[in-house]
Amino acid sequence: MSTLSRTARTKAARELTSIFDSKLFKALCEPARVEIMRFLTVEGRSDVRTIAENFPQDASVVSRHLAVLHAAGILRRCKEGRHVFFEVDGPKVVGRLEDIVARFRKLVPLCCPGNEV
Amino acid sequence: MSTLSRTARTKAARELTSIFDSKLFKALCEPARVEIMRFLTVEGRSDVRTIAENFPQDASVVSRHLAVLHAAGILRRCKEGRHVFFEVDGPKVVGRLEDIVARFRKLVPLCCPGNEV
DNA sequence: CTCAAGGATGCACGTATGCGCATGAATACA
DNA sequence: TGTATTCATGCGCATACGTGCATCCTTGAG
Repeated sequence: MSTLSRTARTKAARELTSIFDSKLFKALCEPARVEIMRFLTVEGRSDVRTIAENFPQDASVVSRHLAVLHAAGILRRCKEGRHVFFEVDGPKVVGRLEDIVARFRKLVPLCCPGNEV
Repeated sequence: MSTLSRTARTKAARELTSIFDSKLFKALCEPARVEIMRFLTVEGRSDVRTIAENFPQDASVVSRHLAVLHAAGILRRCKEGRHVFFEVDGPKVVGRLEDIVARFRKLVPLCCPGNEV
């Protein structure tokens, strides 16, 4: 175990919940949503109809997936007239993933003493 | 858009599926499993019974969650007599998260030209 | 002003999954 | 060798969620 006290370890580990219990992970769990991300990566900024035309699911389903990805901070949304355009916010996602890694790395000495990676 | 051809972008973006469609993310989606990770981080290597005693769920449920975390490569499992001990494989998780970030960062120039983070 | 198009939302359905209970397999102890 | 303990697994139940259909709201076109 670590040389830290139990209370210190408990306090530090409490951060695990805020690290992993995020909408980011839940959004990326669904394969259909990852496919939508892939489409937007290839095609770039696109409106809902264009995206939906490239998927077997109903347009309403795609609309819901886009809403989830947007709520998770993965996509940027821009309404222009009747059209709603979405695009992947790459730098933001990279930043959040880096933050997750950095925060989790600090907890490794707790769970795995002698492995301060 | 990128200066790469469509086929080149399509090929590169195909990696998104292998990056995010992993058991790692699915395992970390469930709050109960994250809580088990947190417990193991604080308490260190523990057997199933000890872990289950600290959670409201039935011991069988905890056993299943541990199996999922183990299958995802998050926990290390060690059987000693009747007892089965689990511990967080911190360095391994950090390595996989870093790999995810590194691979996704390479895709940012595709989805967000001019933002090579 | 009327109407069509894009997108979001309510509803119902099927599947997936977390959950608890009961049971079975493996192992230590008397 | 018989019994108790530890853990895993089969089963049924309840909830969450992805999906499709129908509908409503907003907005541009005529």
